[in-house]
Parts: sequence; C-alpha cells; structure tokens
Amino acid sequence: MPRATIDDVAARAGVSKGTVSLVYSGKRTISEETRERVLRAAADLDWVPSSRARALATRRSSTIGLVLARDPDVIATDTFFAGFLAGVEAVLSTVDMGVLMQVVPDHDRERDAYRSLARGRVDGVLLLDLEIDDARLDIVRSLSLPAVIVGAHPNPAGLPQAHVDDGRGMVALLDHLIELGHSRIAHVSGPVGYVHARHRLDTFRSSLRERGLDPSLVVEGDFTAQSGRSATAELLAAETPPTAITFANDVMAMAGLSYAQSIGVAVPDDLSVTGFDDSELAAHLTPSLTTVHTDVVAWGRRAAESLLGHIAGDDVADAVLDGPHLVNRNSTGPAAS
Amino acid sequence: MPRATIDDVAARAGVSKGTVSLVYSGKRTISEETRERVLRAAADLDWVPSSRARALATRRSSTIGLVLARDPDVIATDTFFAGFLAGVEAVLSTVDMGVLMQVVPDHDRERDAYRSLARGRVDGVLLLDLEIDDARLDIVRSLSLPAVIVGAHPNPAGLPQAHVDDGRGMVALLDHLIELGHSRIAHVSGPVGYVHARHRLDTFRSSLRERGLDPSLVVEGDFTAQSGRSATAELLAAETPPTAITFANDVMAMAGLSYAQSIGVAVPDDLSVTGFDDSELAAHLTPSLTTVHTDVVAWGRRAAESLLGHIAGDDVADAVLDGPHLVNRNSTGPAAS
DNA sequence: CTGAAAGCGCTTACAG
DNA sequence: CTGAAAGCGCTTACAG
Repeated sequence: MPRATIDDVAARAGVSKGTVSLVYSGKRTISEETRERVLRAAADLDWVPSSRARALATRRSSTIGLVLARDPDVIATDTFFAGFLAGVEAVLSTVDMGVLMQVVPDHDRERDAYRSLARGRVDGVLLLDLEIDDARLDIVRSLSLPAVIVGAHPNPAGLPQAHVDDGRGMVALLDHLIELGHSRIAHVSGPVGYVHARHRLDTFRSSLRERGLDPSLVVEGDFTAQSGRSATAELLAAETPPTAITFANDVMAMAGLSYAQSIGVAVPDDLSVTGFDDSELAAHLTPSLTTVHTDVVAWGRRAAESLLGHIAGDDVADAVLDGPHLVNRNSTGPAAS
Repeated sequence: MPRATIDDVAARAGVSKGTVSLVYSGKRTISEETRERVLRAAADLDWVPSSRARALATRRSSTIGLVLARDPDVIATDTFFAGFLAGVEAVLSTVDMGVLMQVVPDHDRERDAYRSLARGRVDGVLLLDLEIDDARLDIVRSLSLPAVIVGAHPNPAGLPQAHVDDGRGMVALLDHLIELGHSRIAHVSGPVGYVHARHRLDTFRSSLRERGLDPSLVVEGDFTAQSGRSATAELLAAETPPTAITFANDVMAMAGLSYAQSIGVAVPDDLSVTGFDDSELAAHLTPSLTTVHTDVVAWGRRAAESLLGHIAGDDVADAVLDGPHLVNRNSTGPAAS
C-alpha cells in the first residue's frame, strides 16, 4: 500500500491539512477535540509526517554533519569519538535531529564532503581535529554553513567553539611528575599539524622551560601504537634517557610502556609513563596507566548545544568545559636517583 | 544573498528548469552546447542542486541509517567500527550518499530511532550487533525499511546479509592452540545475547567436544577490559586452571593477559592467550597478541553494496567475506607440561 | 533534443 | 480556533 500522506489524514479527520500540521508542530493552540480526531486518524492510517517534505518546506534538514578525515585505524583507537558522539546524540535526539557522518580518506574528499553537505543535507557542522591553517574554516565560511569547532585549545578561528583546555591536562601531568622528582621528562606528541597536538606540545615546552627544565626531549608520533613504540625506542636509546615520558594519547603510552618493559626497563621504577584520554583499557593494564581524563560525553553535549544555538541564529559564546583531570595510577612513581 | 535555485539557473541559461535538471542527472542526452550554457550559468550563480528538494521529488533521501544501541565505552574500544564505516562510506560516496548515525542508550530509544529514520530520513538501514530474537527484525519489516544484516554468523533472519563467519576464526585459534599441545582451553565470551558472541561460543564448545576436550571452561564477559580482567581472575583461580584462554575480543584479551602477568603467570610460558579482532595495539604489546584478523573495510564495502542493491529492489544474495584469519604472534606457545 | 506543467508532502502567512 | 492556498525547489511523465 502506498504510504498515507497528510491529505489522507486531514480527509479522515475532517479538517484541513494545515490543522494536521499544526497539531504536530504545536505552533498554534488546537482544540482538544480536533486534536484527538487528528491523532486518531493518523494512528488509523499509520501516518507519520515525512521528514523529506518537512525539510523542503522549512528549509531545515534537522541533521548536522560530521566529517572525519582520518585513517580508520586512528579513528578506531580513538577513545574520544564514541563518547563524544553519544553526547551529541543525547542533545540532538531531544529535538528529533540526527547526525550525518562521513569518513573521508584525504583533504580533497573532505572538501567535496562539505560541499555535498552544504546542498541542504545538514543545517550545520561540527569541526573536529582542527589543523593549523585549516582549510575547512574557509570552506564553511564560503558555503555559509554554520559551524562549531570542537577544540582542545584556545579559540583560533573566530567560530563558536566547545572546548576543553588540553594544556591544563598537560600541566597537571607535569606537576605530578615533577613532584615525584623527575627532571628529564620527554613528550611523544601527536601530529603537530593538529592544533590540539601542537597545543599539548607547546604547553609541555613552556611549562618545562618555566621551571628551568630541559624542554627538548620531544618525538612526534601519530597516535598509533606503532609510533608510540618507535618513539619510545628512540628516547630510551639516548645517552641519558628520560626518567619519564608523557604521551599525547593512551594508545601510544600503552605501546611505549610495553616496549620499555620488553627491553627490561621497569615501569614505574626505571621509567614513569603517562597517557592522555583515560581509555577503558588503560585502567586494566599492568601497571595501570596514569593519564588525564575528560568528560567526553559532556563535551559532545555542549558542542551540540552550541551548534543548535548557532543554527538558530543565537550569538553563542564559547563553551569551556572542565578538565582534563589527572588520573593517578601505577605507571608513574618517584624518579630513580 | 538568498541562495540561487534551479529557476535562476534556467533563466540565466535561457532553458527550462527541466533541462537544467536533466543536465545534472544525465537521464537524457543534452546537446553539448546547451549543457555548457547550463553549467556555466550554474557556476556563475554558485548553484548546487538542493538535496532536500531532490529528496522530496524522487522519494529518496540518498542516506542510509546506522543505529548503535551500545554503551559508548564499548563502542570506543571497538576496533571494528571505524574501519567498517570507512568501507561503507567508500561505496556510498561514489553515488553521493551519506550515512546517518544514531547512538542510543537502550532498546526503547532504538525503536524510536528506527521509527524516526523510517519517516523518510533514510532509504535503508544496516543492522549491526544482531541479538537473539532481535526486535529490530520486526521493526524494519513493519516499517518497510530495506535492511541488510551485518553478521558474523550464518543468516538467521531471512534478510540479506553481509557476513564473515566468526566460527572459522574460532576454529583457526583452537587448531593453533591444540597443535601447541593445549588441552585445557577456556573461552571468555562476549554477551551471549548477541548472535555473534553466541556463535563464537557455540563454535568453541562444539570444536572442543569434537576433539574430546573439555568444553566447559567458559566465562561470559561484555567486551570491556574490566570484564576481561575479572574473567581471567576467575579462570586462573580454579583448582586446575586452563593453559590457554581464548577471548572474544582483543581488549578483553589484553586486559586478561596483563592481569595474568601481574599475578606472576607468564605469557605464553604458563598461559597462552588469544584475542579476536586484530586491533592496532594488539601487535605492539609485550608479548604481542595472537589473534584473528578480518578485513573490516571490505566488510563495510560489501554491506553497503548489498544495501544499495536491496534499496534498488534487486534480489541480493548474501555476501560472504573471507576470514577471519589467524595472526600468530607471541602470546601463544607450547602448553606447559 | 527541449519545454510546460503537474506533482512530491509538507509549512505558513493570510483571512476569517 | 480553523481553512484555503501559495510556496519550498526539485523531477518526470507528457507533448512536440
């Protein structure tokens, strides 16, 4: 059977289709009696309003976009994403909106993806993994696509942003290590083209410098276990290796920790190790991983709220979230003397 | 400025809007000259066709749906998902389609999610994590929503399916362990309400039984590191503990392996451990994890192709993918005698 | 090869 | 409190 339309419902309820529409949108008071007749007719005909027709009439698609230009392997090890998305959905579902996701292999396809979204598929987008001089800022501007940046750093772009200051996490980690007596501390960063990775690295350097410590023990990783392992190998092969390594995510830290153990470097006795993310696994390795925790679900919620406000035309202020907070576990200990 | 519409383009090119439409859809031969005029007019006006209007006119939304009813923590540790999605997108992007994702906290919201999708937001859905007597089978049927099951098991439902036989992975693992001389082999399963977890477990039991080995060493986990750890603790506390444990995913295996080491059980000397998934981290722990690998990107591709065929009304056959294949690493070794 | 027009199924001023 | 009608911006038979 062909699906019922608003006309069928209106006819059966003996009202105009405008009235049927109003019953559902609640934009006008409808007499209780009419309301009930309409609802019954809709139920009888098993009718639900078509979101396609509604989208055209309202010029709203009730969808937001999320484009990921990352290697699936990196996304897979990313503990941030799923929780973040759950937070986003929690907000969107209250207003019956959805999120359109796209995973693209490179920046060319990324550009195409935004173009396609801007044809009216979405009402706005969330920008993740901002890069230095990110081309997407121009893209969304030229497409007049409402956008909110999901940042882990101070706002660089003049767009609304929902952010957590990763620098605070880095400082918390360094405070912790310095308190334990460490003075040769290294950092394995993420790709420094990312604003967040760069920000963690910059904070690492400036914090150490402020305290008169050597800020030069840095190796760039790419968030994969593979890179965590090789960066650790490089650092430990030095003449005077660090007594502590801070990694820019948990996965690299777990791989690095494991590598250290495999060559007979005891953690935390000979080497302290810290992660960044607080992934579920991190708590259950031996030793468990000292890291930094952020409420990513709340982050997703705030980002979604900002974007909805921005779409509605509100003047949205940057949302600043709490954290990241230190999670002190067993991979860090007093510096070997 | 208000965005240009097809009427503006038609006027500027001096043709009817039907012709403009046909230039883009390629459904009719258009003279090269007209074509160029239209394209230039569109470029001048910075026009792109509205997908909202197209969706209404064609009764197609060019979107497929994906609903995840899982704890974000579990999704986060799921190495399957990102690669799978990348495969799906690779196929969809060639036909300019997208995927609408929804993460819901429970089965009630899941039902709502499908209902909302069925209002014309998507043309079809992919069903992940099928459960025994899964309510979604009835839901999609009653909503006339084209659906394809992403399965790790023989087809239980009469819907088209793209599947990998996880049972083969389990058999490969057991063959490997038995060859190494193990005879007390345990399994830490996923939630047995899931068809795939149940299928791995059933295969585990029947395979051991066939070879005259004890199939009763089973603990149910939930795919989290926490559960891997506690299940391992339970198994190792037995009077005659197993000499090998097969875990239903890598995360539980990594946590279990780590726990064993922490109580002085050497891996693989005292205990062999296997995972399931081949996550990136698994290769970089010490010891590296013996596990089973599936090409999840290809899986995503095949699932998307099946769904597109199904939406188009084709009679799609089940897609059976290769694997899972054994990845023999260092967490397995000869049984201690 | 091209045009005129109906139609997709809603929403929303405008009138009463 | 409700109705009639225009409009959202495309696609697609139908005609020529």
